[in-house]
Amino acid sequence: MEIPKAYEPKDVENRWYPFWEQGGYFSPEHNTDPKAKMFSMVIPPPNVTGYLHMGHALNHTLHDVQARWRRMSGNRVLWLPGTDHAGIATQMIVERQLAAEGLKRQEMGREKFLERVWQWKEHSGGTIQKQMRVLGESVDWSRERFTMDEGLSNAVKEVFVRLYDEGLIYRGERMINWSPGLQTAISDLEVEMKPVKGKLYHIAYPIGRAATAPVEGLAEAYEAANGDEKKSGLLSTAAGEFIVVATTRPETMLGDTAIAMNPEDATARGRYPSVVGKTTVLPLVGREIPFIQDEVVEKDFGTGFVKVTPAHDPNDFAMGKRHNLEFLQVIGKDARMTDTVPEKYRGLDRYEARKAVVADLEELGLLLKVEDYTHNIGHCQRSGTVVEPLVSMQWFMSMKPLAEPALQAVKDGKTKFIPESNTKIYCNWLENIQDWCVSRQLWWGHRIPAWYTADGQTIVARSEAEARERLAAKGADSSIELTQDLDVLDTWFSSGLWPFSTLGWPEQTEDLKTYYPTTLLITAADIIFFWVARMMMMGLKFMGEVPFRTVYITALVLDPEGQKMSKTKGNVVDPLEMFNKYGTDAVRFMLTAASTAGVSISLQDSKLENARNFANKIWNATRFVLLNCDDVLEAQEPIEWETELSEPELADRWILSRLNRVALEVHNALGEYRFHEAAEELYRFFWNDFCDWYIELSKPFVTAKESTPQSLAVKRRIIYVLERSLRLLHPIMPYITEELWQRLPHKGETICTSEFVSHNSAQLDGRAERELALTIETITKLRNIRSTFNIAPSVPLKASVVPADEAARTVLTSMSEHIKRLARINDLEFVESLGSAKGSARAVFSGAELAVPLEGLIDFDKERARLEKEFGKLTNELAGLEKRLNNPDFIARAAAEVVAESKARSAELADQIAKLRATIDSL
RNA sequence: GGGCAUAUAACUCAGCGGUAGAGUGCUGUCUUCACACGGCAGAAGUCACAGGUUCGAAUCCUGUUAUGCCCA
Repeated sequence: MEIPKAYEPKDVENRWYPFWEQGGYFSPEHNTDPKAKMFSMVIPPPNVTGYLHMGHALNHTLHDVQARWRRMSGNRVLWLPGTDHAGIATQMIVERQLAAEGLKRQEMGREKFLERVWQWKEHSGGTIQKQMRVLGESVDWSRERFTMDEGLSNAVKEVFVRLYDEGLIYRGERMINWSPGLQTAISDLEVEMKPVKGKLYHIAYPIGRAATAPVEGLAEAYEAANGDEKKSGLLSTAAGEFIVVATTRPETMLGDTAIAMNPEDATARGRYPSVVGKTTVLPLVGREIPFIQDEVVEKDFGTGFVKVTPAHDPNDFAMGKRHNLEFLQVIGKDARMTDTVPEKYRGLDRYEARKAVVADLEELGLLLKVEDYTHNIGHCQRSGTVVEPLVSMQWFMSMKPLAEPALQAVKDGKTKFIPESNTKIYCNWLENIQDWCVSRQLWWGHRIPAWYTADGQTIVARSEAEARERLAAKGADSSIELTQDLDVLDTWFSSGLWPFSTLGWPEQTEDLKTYYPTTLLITAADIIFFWVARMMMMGLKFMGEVPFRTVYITALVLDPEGQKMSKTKGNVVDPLEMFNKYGTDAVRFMLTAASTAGVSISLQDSKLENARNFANKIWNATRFVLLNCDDVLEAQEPIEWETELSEPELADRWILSRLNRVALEVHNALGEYRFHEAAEELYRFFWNDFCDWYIELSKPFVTAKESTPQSLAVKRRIIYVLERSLRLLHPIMPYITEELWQRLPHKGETICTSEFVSHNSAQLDGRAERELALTIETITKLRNIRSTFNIAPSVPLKASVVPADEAARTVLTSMSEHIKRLARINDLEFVESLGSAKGSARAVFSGAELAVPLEGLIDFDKERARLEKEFGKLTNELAGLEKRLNNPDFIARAAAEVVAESKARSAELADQIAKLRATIDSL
C-alpha cells in the first residue's frame, strides 16, 4: 500500500467534504431512530457578503465538534446555517462602489439601488459558505437561511405588527443617536464611547440682563474667586452679576433653554439661593432663560451650574421633559447649525460653529477659562463619526416588558451561560435597559410595515392590502392614498428572531416543533446584548420558551503577541492561510485545545506546529499499522476485541482500559463544554499511551515475519484500538480521521455517522493500569542510567532487579522480554538482594531496586551525586509528610483516606530512603 | 467612576483545598525497519504581593499591584 511518509492535509481535505455533503450525512433525517434525542443549534449568521475570520474559525470549530460528537452519539442533530443581510455594512460597501463610479444612491433611486445590492449579494455572497465547507462544518445546507428570505421577512413583519398592536412598538419624537456619517439613527449599542482630548470652556452668563458690550476683567475676577478650594459659579463685578457654566460643547449654548443647579444649592445653606427666581440671558443669542433645580445636577462638578440644551444631550433632554423646557434644535442631521440660531452661525459645521462661538464669547469677555479636558465621546461604531444626539421621529421598541421574562428565564436557570460570569453581564444590561430605536434611515433591510395617510394617520400592517383592511375596519375610506414608511429596521431586529424564524415561524412547522428550543448557542461575548439578549426576549415573547438551553461564550482570538487583531494594526490572521499552512484539522485541534472557558487564545506558531505534528503522528501510527498488518486487513471486516486467538496480555488489558477511560473522559468533557480537556485527553492517550507504549510493546508481534495466532491477535487488537481512537478524534479532526478510517476495517459508509466510542466500565482495569505503570517506570529507570552515563545504545548491558514484593515480581517477570527490548538490556536477572553498589549504577523506586553493572564505564562521583540528589528529594518529601502526620489535628480532622494515603506514602518513602542510603554508603 | 476576567517553568497555557503539569524552547543523545512534523533521557517554578480561613492554600476569603475586556 502506498502511503506518504508525512501527512499532506491538502491531498486529503479536498476529497471528503463533497462526499459528506452528497451523502446527506449532516441532515437530521439521516438519523432514522425514532427514539433519538434531539440536538439543535443555529449558527450565528455571518454577514452575507463577508468572509471567515479567526473568530468564526474558533466559533465554528466548537459548533462542529459538538455537532459531530452528538451525531456520532446517536442524537438527531440539526445544525442550521445561514447569513445575515447586515444592513449598514452591506449598504456602505455598495455605496462605496457607487462612489467609485461617480454615482450616489440618492440619484439612482431606491429601487435601482436595491437591485445593485442584490447583485452584489449574489456576486460576493457565498464566500462564507465555501469557507465553511473548507473548515469541514457539518451543517445541514438544505436548511440554509438568509435574513431577507421571504419566510424570515414575513416573520419580521409579523413580529412588528404584533408588537405594535400590543403597544410595545411605537413611533415618537425622542432623543436618538444620530450618525452624521451614515445619515441614520443608530441604537445605543452602536455607539462606542472613546476618550477624546478636548477643552472645557468656562462661560459667563449675565444675570437678568443681556451682555452686549464687552466686559472687562471678568476672567481675572473668576480666577481670583476660584482659588485652590473654593468653587463658585457666581461672579459679582462692577459690570453686574454673572453665573458661570463649564461645557465641552460651547456651540450647543445656542440651544440652551435653562440653567440647572442641584436643589440643595438653591437653599439658604447652599451656594446660590440668590439666583432663585431670576433669569439669565444667553450671550450671543439674547434669549432669556430660567434657573431650574434638578437632582441630577452634581453639586461637586464644575461650578454647580449646568447649561441645559434639551435637544442635544440625553440628560438635558430628560430635564427638559421634567421641567417643560423648550426644545430647540440648533444642529441638524447634516451636523450643521440650523436656522434656529442667530444668522451668523447658520449653516456652519458643528466644529466651525464651536470656534465661532468661542471667539465671539472671548470678544465679549465672557470666556473665562479654557482647560484641557479628556472625556468620553460617543462615536458611531460603523462610520467612526462623532454621534450627534438629536430629537427625531423614530420607531422604538419598549424593552422593559420584554426584558423582564428574559431576565427571569436566566435567573431561573432555563438558559445557562458558560462561562458563568457572563450571566451577570447579561443581567446587568437587561436590568438597565432602555427602549430600542429600531428604525434606520437606510434602504437595505426590512422595510418598516407602516403606512401613512395624507391626513397623518399611521397604519401598521403586514401588507398594504392589510393596511387598507385595517383602515376600513376603522370606518375610514380604504381607497385613499397610502405611503409606506421609508425606513428599514435595524438588522438585529431580524437577527433576534433567528432561532425560530429559520425554523419556519410564523408557520407552525414540523421543524419548529421539533428543534425549538435549540440546545446550544455558541457565540462571542461582543454580541451578548446585540443578539443573545434580543433572541431571548423575542423567543420568550413569541414562542413562550427560551431559544436555547445553553449559551457558550467563546474566547477572543488574539495575535501571537496577545494583541487584539485589527485591520488598522495590520495583525489580522486569515484562517484560510492558516489552514493551508498547517492543515485544517491541525487548526481545529489547536483551537479546541486552547478553548478554556473565559481565557483568550493567542495564535502562537508553536501551538499550531504542535497540532500539525499531532496530525502527523496520527498519520504515521496508522501508516505503521497499514504497512504491517496486511494479513488482518485483507479481510476488511469490522474488528472486535480479540480474545479467541490468544489471551490478552497486560499491555492489551492496559490499552483497552485506557481507551475506555479516555472515551468516558472525552464524553464528560464535551458534555460540559470543556473542549480543551477533551482535546488534551485524546492527545495524551494517542501519543503517550498508544504510540509511545502500546505500539512499541506490540512491535515484536506486529513486525514478526511469520503469522502466528498470537501475532494475528495482537494485530487485530491494535487495529481495534486505532479504529476507535480515530472515532474519538473525529469530532475535532474530521478529515484525517475519515481518510484513515476508510483505510481500516470499519462498519458503515462514513466515520461521521459511525458510533462514538461509549465507554464500557467492564473494560476499565485499574490493576492493569498500575501494573503497566510499574513496567514503564522500570524501563524508564534503566534508560535513565544509560542516558546519564552516556552509554551508546549499541553497548550491551546487564541488569539485576529486586522487585519490592511478590506482586511486582510477577509483573516484572512476565514483562521481562519487553523490558529487555525497550531498555536495551540483554541480561535481566531477578535476585533477592543487590549487595554492595560498588561497580554498578543503581535505581530505587517504589516498585523495585535496580542495579546495572558498569565497572569501568562510569564515574562514581557522578553516580554518588545523582543518588544523593534523589535521596535529598525523597527526604524532603518525607519530612513534609511526617510533619503532617505528627500533627494531631491532621489525624483528627483530615479525611480518613488522606491520612491513610499519607501513612502509606510515608512508609514507602522511608523504605526507599533506607535502601538508597544503604546503596550510597556501599559505593 | 462601576463591573468582570487574568497573574503558575524562558514563552504560551492546564490544574482550582492534600506540597506542581503540558506544549514550545533549552541540555544531552540516537538518523534502530510508522513518524527528525521523530525516539530516548534530563534541567528548569518561594504558583504576582500582603493578610486571613483551614489540620493543610497555587487552589477559598479580604486587600494591594499589574494587565486586558465590558459598561457609564
